[in-house]
Amino acid sequence: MARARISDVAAVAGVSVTTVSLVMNDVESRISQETRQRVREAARAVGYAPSSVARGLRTQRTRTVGLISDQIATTPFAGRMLAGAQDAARDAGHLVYLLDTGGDAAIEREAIDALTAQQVDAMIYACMWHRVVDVPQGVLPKTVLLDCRPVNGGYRSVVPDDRAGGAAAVRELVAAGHRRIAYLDTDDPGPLASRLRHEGYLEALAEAGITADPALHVRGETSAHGGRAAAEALLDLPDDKRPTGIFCFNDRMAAGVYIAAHRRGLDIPRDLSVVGYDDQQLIAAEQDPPLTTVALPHYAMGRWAMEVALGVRAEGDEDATHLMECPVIRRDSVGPPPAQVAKPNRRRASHTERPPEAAPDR
Amino acid sequence: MARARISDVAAVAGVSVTTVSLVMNDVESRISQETRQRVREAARAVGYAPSSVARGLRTQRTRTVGLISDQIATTPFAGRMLAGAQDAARDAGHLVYLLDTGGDAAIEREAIDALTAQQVDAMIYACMWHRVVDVPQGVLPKTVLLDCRPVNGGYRSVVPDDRAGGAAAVRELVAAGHRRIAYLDTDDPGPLASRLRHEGYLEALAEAGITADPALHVRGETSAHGGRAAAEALLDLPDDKRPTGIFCFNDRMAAGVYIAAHRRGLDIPRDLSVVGYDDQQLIAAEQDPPLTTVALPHYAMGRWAMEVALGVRAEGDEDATHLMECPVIRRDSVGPPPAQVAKPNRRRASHTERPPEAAPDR
DNA sequence: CTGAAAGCGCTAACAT
DNA sequence: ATGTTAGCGCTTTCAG
Repeated sequence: MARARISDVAAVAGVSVTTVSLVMNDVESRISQETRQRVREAARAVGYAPSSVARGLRTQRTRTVGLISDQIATTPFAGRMLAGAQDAARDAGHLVYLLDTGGDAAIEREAIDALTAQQVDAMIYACMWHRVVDVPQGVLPKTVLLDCRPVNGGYRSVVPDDRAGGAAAVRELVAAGHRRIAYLDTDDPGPLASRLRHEGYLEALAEAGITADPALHVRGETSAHGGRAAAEALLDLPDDKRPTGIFCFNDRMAAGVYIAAHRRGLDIPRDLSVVGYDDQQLIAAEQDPPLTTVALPHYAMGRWAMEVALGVRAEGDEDATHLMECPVIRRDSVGPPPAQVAKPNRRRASHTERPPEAAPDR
Repeated sequence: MARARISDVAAVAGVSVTTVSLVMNDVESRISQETRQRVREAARAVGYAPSSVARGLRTQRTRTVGLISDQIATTPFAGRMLAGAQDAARDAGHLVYLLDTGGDAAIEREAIDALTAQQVDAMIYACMWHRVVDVPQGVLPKTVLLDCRPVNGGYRSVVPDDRAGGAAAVRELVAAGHRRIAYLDTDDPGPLASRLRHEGYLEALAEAGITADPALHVRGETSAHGGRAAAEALLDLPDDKRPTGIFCFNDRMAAGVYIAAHRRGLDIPRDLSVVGYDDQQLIAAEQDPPLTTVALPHYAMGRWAMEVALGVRAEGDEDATHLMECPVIRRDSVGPPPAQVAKPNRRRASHTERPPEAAPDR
């Protein structure tokens, strides 16, 4: 059975197609209650659903949005962002095309062309990490950027407020009484997040009247392994220099700090406090003890981007970056600093070699 | 400037719209090389791109696919699956609509209606965990299921071969010489994976001539915490009963086994071998030592589903479930069993209480 | 080898 | 309060 058309409904209801169109689109004007009813029933009877394609051709508005992203595959954050965008689109009666380019410029071009051909009403250009991008030619002029900012302005964008997030993280430590606080940073200069969180770190230190010790700003590979290595170095510092609290660039690196601490018999948070960033469920919540961290507002950013792209949310400035707050998630990895710094084993830590005999249970 | 139409190109090239259409669509027939050239140039000159909407209305084929999923947000697997589907769609010149329902039936209905109105050429119904679903009314008859199977047949579907995967995992342990192998299962009976992996476990044991010990099939909450608790119980078994290898339902639980083992001073893989499942990058690869696990072929499944949905891959049977192989990823958590079972500390393990003083570095 | 014209299903200006 | 009708931009017969 072929799809019912508007004329079928009109015939069954004994009215014109105009009338059907009017009632299907809930146009306020005219049309008596009784007619409306009749049309509704006829539509149901023949199983009518308006064709978005025909409507799109006629109105030149398709009620679709294109979401172009560099990587959905490799990051656990993608989902929350998509979900936020998704939900906002649904609320506004729009459908979203998802286009993943893998960062490939040629594919990006193709994607933009396809979306243009499809006459999407809006576009969102999303990155999976907060960074600066050169927005490709051909995107709709009102495109909004998600989790990235345009290198030369010209677009509205939404990104996490990494500076404030970094400051908030460090304030957790300060509030618990810590004075020697390290920033275990990534060694990858790409993401803006690294620099911004560092600024936040310095800001929170300054407002607490603590002089930042450059020796406490260390870098490592962005992984548990890298975090562990950097933490070892920090824990090898002389007692009076050693940090009592460590703010980590992300949760993965914080997991490395846990490993380093536990291998030395240091208890978290009794002997060492740690704060992460990202609130990666699989990591932060599953640590022992659960990790206090700063959450990236991916869902909210996705929603925001979609709402302004669709004009649901009026955002005055055509060329402004919206900073989204990163809430701190308090769990159990922060406590007061030890009265006297716990004495770690002075032996050079070895990351690979393993002592010949098993240690007794703690 | 308004969008260029086919008639604009025709005017510039001095030909009819028919001719333009023919060359734009690479229709083999007629049209001299010279005319083609002229049309191409005209198209470029006016910046012409065919309207997919108009074409869709005319041809009744939109070159779009709807991908309905229960949850993209909460699982780190979603990305790979979407990427696979995505790539296959692009290869076939299709665009994909992503619709996340959050498992809500009303939203699911809406989604299906919207896709129907949009006249998508195909639909994929995806789950984020291998399970049995009751496919909702209204989906296209040739819809393909991704990572789930239909409760009453009637649809093609693709799921991971969890049985073979479970067997492969256990064979890793058997091949290393283990005889007392535990299966640390989830306590959630929902996913088919639990049952299937258990069957695989039993199968691998049987083929190695090992009698399965029911005491070695334990369950726990599906998390690192649950894995740790279950592992404690296993490690508390008397020496001659204790497993030397543990196959875990997933990587998260395996991470819990690591914690339990390390807290007792047990070295992996020297004192205990462990195999996970899922190959979650953030977990498996970052363990110390890196975890040997079984990968879920999400990308391949996504691709497969899209290819059969689009008819690119001819899959004879209209009503068959395709089993996708789960490759084992060898890392460093499996070794030969200890010559003599390492003696763990006999004291009852406590999961929350913490001894008053830090233990010395191992 | 090329063109004219019908029509996909809908909305909206204009009649009545 | 309701109906007629002209397109939206394209593909595709059917005629030359």
